[in-house]
Amino acid sequence: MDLQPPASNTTPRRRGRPPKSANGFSETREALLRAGVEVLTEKGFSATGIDQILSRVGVPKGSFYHFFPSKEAFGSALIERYAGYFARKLDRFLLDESQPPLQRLRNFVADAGGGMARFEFRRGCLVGNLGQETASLPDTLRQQLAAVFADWEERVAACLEAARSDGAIAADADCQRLANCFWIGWEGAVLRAKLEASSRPLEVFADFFFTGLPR
Amino acid sequence: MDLQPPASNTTPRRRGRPPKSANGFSETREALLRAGVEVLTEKGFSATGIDQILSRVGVPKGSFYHFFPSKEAFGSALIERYAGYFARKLDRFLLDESQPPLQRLRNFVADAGGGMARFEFRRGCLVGNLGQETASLPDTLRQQLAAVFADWEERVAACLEAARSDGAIAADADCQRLANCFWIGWEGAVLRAKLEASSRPLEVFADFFFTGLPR
DNA sequence: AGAGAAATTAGACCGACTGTCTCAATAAAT
DNA sequence: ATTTATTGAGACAGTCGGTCTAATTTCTCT
Repeated sequence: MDLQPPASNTTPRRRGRPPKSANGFSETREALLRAGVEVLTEKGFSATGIDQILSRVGVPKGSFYHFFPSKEAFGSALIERYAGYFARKLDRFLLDESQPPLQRLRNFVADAGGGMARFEFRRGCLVGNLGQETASLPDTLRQQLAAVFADWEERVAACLEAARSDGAIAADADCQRLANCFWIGWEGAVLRAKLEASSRPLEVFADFFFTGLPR
Repeated sequence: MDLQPPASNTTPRRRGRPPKSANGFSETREALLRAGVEVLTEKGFSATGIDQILSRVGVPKGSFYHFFPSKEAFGSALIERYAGYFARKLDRFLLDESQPPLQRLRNFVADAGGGMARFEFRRGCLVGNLGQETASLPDTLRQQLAAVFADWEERVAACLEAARSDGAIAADADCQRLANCFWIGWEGAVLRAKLEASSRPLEVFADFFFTGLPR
């Protein structure tokens, strides 16, 4: 059903203790994380088996459990990595001083739509995916996910505050709350975009959000 | 981890061909569907094993595969049942002529929040849950889910049109699109409500939706 | 240079569980 | 008496997350 190129063995992988080189960095560990994010953004946590990721990068189980004590810990590392990657991307847009604040957020939205299209709407948001699985997930992951949302919300709120300072939105606008609304709806939009294999839900929601902003 | 009352054997279950009675209706089949909806609204499709449902209602595997040819078919039946149940609930609110149209929608929102609280925010929306799993789901289910959303959207759109006729929202409002927005955001809100174990996201989004409606 | 110690790979292996299927036992309907 | 519907138990092959140990390589310490 879901074939993957089984092992893009760039370096055919050598056993034994590796040369120390750039420290704190493991080629294998990195490959596992990269593949993990890819697969989990598609299928979520419980629908993904460790073996799937292993065979995708051509890494044996021993290596996996050398780097990660459990699937849960792996998931946690994935969330952390994804959150970091995403926060940087967010900042790239939201702190872009060459654009007015609201336009920055619009640019992010447009970019996200393009990103989903690039993977034919099979990949969604890792945090949203795992968030949906709350009930069958260890509680530590749940808290971690909530924290990530709080962080993203902060960044959007800051951007909205900049818009407020510019007079682009009403002076009495509750930016924190609006940022909350944005992410609530956005995750719903990503879900629908996957389901319909279209970026329309993203656009529809974004339009609604921007026109709904208090003036 | 997740203990369930293992077999609430009201009728201790008899083998052999059952008496015909009210036709097209099987006690066992019904129990499986009921339990299926309960569990899948919590954990989704792939995180749920058939055995979980079986032991919950005290039904052997043979019976399951007598009534449903596969897990996929079972899932499909669950969606159908849930969609029907939900459509009736929706109508109960949205066609309530004793209330002005927008208030009907508000009432639905309030009821949904109460419903989620009743199960400590562990259960979400079956359609949303499975929608998230798109990538690891058979395509027939995906289409079925999309159809369900289309149906719900229709019902909300009709309600919004009634509001438009009453002059509660702008005469040039695109009700279909607004209904689309509602469900996009609503599913996101349900997701967040589960994650934060709070009905706040539901309220926050609903407020935003109603104040964002064109006048 | 040599002797450990440490890090990583390799994959067999475990028990539990997955979805599916078979088949006999039973009971009602015909 | 035969057919039909359902139950009950369990076999089946496969997968799951996870453990274990041996093999291999490089590190560090003397």
